[in-house]
Amino acid sequence: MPATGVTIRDVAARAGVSLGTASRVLSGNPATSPDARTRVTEAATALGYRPNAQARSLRSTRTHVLGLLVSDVRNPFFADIAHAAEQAALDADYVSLLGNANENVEQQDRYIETFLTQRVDGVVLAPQGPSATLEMLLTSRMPVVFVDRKVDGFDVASVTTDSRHGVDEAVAHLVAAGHRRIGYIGGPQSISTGRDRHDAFIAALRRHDVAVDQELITFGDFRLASGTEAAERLLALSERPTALLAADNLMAEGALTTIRGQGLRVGADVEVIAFDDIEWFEHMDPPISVIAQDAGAVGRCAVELLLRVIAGDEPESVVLPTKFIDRSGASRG
Amino acid sequence: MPATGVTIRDVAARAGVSLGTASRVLSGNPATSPDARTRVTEAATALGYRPNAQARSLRSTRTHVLGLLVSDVRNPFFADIAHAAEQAALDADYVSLLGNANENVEQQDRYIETFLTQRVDGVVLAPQGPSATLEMLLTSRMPVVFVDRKVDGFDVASVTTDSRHGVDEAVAHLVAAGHRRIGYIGGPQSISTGRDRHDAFIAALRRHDVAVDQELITFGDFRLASGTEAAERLLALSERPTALLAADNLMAEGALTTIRGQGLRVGADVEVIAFDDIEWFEHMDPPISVIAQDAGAVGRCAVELLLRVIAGDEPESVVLPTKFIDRSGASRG
DNA sequence: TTGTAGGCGTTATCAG
DNA sequence: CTGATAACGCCTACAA
Repeated sequence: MPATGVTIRDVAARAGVSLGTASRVLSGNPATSPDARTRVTEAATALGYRPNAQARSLRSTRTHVLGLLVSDVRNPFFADIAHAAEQAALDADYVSLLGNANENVEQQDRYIETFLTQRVDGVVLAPQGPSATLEMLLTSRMPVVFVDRKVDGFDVASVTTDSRHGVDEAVAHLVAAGHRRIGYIGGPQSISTGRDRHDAFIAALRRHDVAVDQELITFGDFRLASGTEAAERLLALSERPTALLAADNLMAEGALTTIRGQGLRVGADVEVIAFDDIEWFEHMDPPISVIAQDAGAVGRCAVELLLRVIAGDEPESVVLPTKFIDRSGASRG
Repeated sequence: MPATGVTIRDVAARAGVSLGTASRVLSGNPATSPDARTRVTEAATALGYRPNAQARSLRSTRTHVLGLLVSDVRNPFFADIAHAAEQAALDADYVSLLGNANENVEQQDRYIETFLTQRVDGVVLAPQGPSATLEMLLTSRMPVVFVDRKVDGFDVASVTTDSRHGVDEAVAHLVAAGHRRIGYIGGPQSISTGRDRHDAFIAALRRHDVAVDQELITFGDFRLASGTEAAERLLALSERPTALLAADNLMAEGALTTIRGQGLRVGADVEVIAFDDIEWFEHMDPPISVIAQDAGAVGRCAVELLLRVIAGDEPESVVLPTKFIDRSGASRG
């Protein structure tokens, strides 16, 4: 029983009914006789009939496909989002086209084009930055929800997290532990997440009466290598910072490597706090304290919003909280 | 310039040519006059025309979509595969529908059904196990390539890795370092990867004249919790193993947590070797030695094979090598 | 309740 | 080289 090539006509023929009747039965139209129902369904399973989604959506103008465009699924944070979004989509009978933009506007644009020609029903997008293509997408009536980041000047429903609470707690914790020189490894200021976290950090320093020292503020690109480099610069300062705060998990990972490479002990010599509660941080030695955001919730929520946009709603953007998770006490079992 | 609703007829009308000519120009058919070419392309961009992939593939019976079904993108190993596969697909002008089976045959089957009705051009699949649906997929003429795992009795092109070399090197390393009691945390024996790695481990022990002690052999389900449990059992043995070998990265992570939770030092008290070269292992303290397989190569290769199957080829299955990466010297900087 | 027919947007065939 | 025209597989008025 091959699943390809057999059309609804074949089913109708085998069931001895017309094409219309077969279609009605298969699409659950109540205007069908019990007799027709049994004969058609029987014929369908016998032939291994499988509706052609292309043909169906050509008529209905709905594909039941969502586009999911993230930076890179190899980043555990986005992997969590992608997994949650995919599962939420599946629950609502949607499948997800996955795109990795690789922190690259051109690949983002390529996928936007593709999603458009594929006629996906909506797009969940972690924008890499503004572009003519992105602008075109947003003016195209295509339902879109931003995740993780926003882009200035684009009025789109989004799911983001509020860095302030988590960052403030983290800084409070460090200050309470006696830290005064806290190195910051930030993300690109062209990305909203990068800006927000930086602003939250500065605000927290002020709130806790710590002088803002520009030489302690560095910026990377949210990728690993930039974290190792930033940490190298920070640790080379004449007066070394006693703690490091990294604006995402990858740069934190890079910083950890630098610290260890220089023979320093994480926790004892240099405290480290990372954004993103990646599973691995908890299982490292010592465990790494984090500013946690619930990536799964972010992904699920994004799909929820998107489904509402698709339904014609205009949902409010959602801002999920962050919280500081202190693991400094749990060090070296 | 909305990107939706405008069809090729509109383009033709605006360009003052027939529908056929517009189609030919837009699909690069050489049988077109320069004049027609310029007018049509101009009209197309002016109107923001975007071909409808549904309609196109309804005619051409090719969707330029691949199905990519893995266990869970949150597992870094599969994230690497998914990323590489997606990029390779993109290079060949395909997009990828992502499915997470969650180590669950029913979700696997659900996605198989979906891929079929979506008429994807081919499927890259990390099979969760045999099922009637999987069998149906394989008899359906749908091009399929297995990644990472195989299923007995199914003759499908696959990309897997050969555990033997890496495992043998790892065991050799341990034996040379004086280890005789090596605990093994294996995967499910229902999955080919689980079986192969177990067999490779036993063979390696024999080859290196180490007695096979069944109490040192445990099995998990390739997920984290099962790794912590297995490690607990192993470390509770009256004569504790001095080294642990885990058959995937998640179970290794669990084992590491157990070891540390018991106040033992990784490396010094219990040596740990993990399958899968996850980035984090390299940056842990101490770095974890691994039996590495190139997940990116696996993903790329799978798509390559799949494209050849789609093209009508019958490519040979590919077995990529594994290799042991010793990081024990690099401990505690 | 059922059958027939038109059309969704494309591509491909066939005359001109 | 171009213009009609017929599918592709499905859904859905419209008639019967």
